[in-house]
Amino acid sequence: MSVSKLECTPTYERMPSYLHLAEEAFANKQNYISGTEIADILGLSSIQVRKDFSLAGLTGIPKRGYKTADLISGIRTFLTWDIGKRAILIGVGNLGKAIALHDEFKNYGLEIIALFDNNKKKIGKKVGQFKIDDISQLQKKFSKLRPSIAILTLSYQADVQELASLLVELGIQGIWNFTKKKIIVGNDVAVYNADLTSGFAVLCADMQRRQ
Amino acid sequence: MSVSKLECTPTYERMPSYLHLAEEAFANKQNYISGTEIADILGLSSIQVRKDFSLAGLTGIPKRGYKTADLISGIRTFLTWDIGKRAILIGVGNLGKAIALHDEFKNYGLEIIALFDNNKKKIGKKVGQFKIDDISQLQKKFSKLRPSIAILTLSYQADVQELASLLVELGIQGIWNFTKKKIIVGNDVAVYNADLTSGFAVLCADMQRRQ
DNA sequence: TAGATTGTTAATCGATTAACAATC
DNA sequence: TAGATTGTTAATCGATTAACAATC
Repeated sequence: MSVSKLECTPTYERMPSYLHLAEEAFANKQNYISGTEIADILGLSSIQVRKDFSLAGLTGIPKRGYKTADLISGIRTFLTWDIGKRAILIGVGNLGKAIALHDEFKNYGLEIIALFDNNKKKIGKKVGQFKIDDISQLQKKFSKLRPSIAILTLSYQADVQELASLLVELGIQGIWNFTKKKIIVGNDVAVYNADLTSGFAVLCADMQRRQ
Repeated sequence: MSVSKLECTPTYERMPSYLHLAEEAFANKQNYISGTEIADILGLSSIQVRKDFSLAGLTGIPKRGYKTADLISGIRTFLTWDIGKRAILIGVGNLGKAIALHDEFKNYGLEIIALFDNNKKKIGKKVGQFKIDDISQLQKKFSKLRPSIAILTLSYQADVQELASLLVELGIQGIWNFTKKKIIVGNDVAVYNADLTSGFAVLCADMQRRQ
C-alpha cells in the first residue's frame, strides 16, 4: 500500500483568502466565524470550506463556528507561513520592482534579501532598501545569502532554464517563476509557474462563455 | 438533456505556453512540431497535449505533428486573442504600473486604454503614454471609453466589492482581480482572481512536501 | 430542548491517463 | 512497408458535492 500523494492544490489556493477573512474578522473583534458565513463572503459552498478546514486540521465548534484566532494561527502553520523564508529576486523590471516593494509578503514569511539583474544600467541602483546586484555575482554571493526561494521576473528572452539549473545546483528549494518559459528541475525542487497570461486566457474563455 | 458546462479551465491555462512554444518554433523556421516534443519541453505528457489540442479543435498529421502556423492562429482564435479587447486599469501602484507598461499584452488582444486612481498625488501624472485619471470620474468617462475588461490592482484596504458592482452596472464584461478581496457579480460577468498569494501558498506547500 | 453547525462517509463530477485503432 | 504519431474511447484518479450523524 503506497502513501497517497495528497496534492489538494485547490485547497492550498483557497487558504490565503480564508486567512485574510479570518484576520479581518479578528480585527473586528469577531471571535468566531461559521463556515456558512465564510462561504457566502467568498462565493463558495459551506461544504467546501469545512472540507478544506478538515484537510488543514482546523476544527470548529457546532453552532458557533471556527475561532478566528485559531484559524489565523492554524492556516499560517499549515502554509508554513509562520516560518521565515529567504528569497532572492532575479530580473528587476517593472514586475520585479512591484514584487520587491510589496512589503506585505513579509507577513507570509517571505523575506526578499537581494535583487539581481544583468542590465549594467540597473546594477548598483537602489530599489527600496536594496542595491541591485550583478547577476554574474550570483554564484559568488549565494552562499552568504543562503536563500531557499528564487523569484524569477526576467524578460522572456533570457535563458531561464540555464539560470534555474544554476540555482538548483547552488541549492535553491523553490522557484516562483513569473516568466513564460517552463523550467524543468529535479524532484526535490518545487516550481510554481505564475505567468500572468495563463490567468488572462481563463478570463477570456470565461467571458466568451458568458457572452 | 442539459448542455455540458465544458469548463476545462486547466486546458485554457496551458494554452498560452503551447502558443508561446509554437511561436518560438515558427520563428526558428520549424514548420511542424509533435505533441511528444511539446510535452517534453513543457514537462507534460503527450496524451495531455493531444487531448488539449483536440478540445481546442486543433488537428495534426500522424508522424509529422502539428503545423506551427496552424497552432498559432488556432490557439489565438480559441482564446479569442485575435479579437481586440479594451481595458481600464484601476489602482496605479507598483503592480498596476507593471501591468500597464507590460506591452506584450497587446499581442493577446488586450488594449489598456485608461488608468484610474484615487490618490490626488497620482492623478494627472503620466505612466507610459497615459495620464492617470481620477477614479471619481470613472462613471462619467466610462461610456466614451467603452471597456469590456477592468483590471483591479488597488490596495486591499479599498472597497473592491463596491467598485466591482459599479463596473458591472456600467456594463463591464470581465474583471481581472489582483486584489485579495473576492468579489461577487452576476452570472453574465466573468471574474478571474489573480491574487499572487494563492500561488505562493501552493509553492510553500510543494516545498514542504519535497523537503 | 430545538436548531444550527460541524465533521465525515459516500456519491458524483470532471480532468488526467491508459489503451489502441487509424494514418501518413 | 514499418514505425512514429495522431485522435478517441475507456479507465482511473482526484476534487467537489450530497447526505447525514454527531454535537454544542
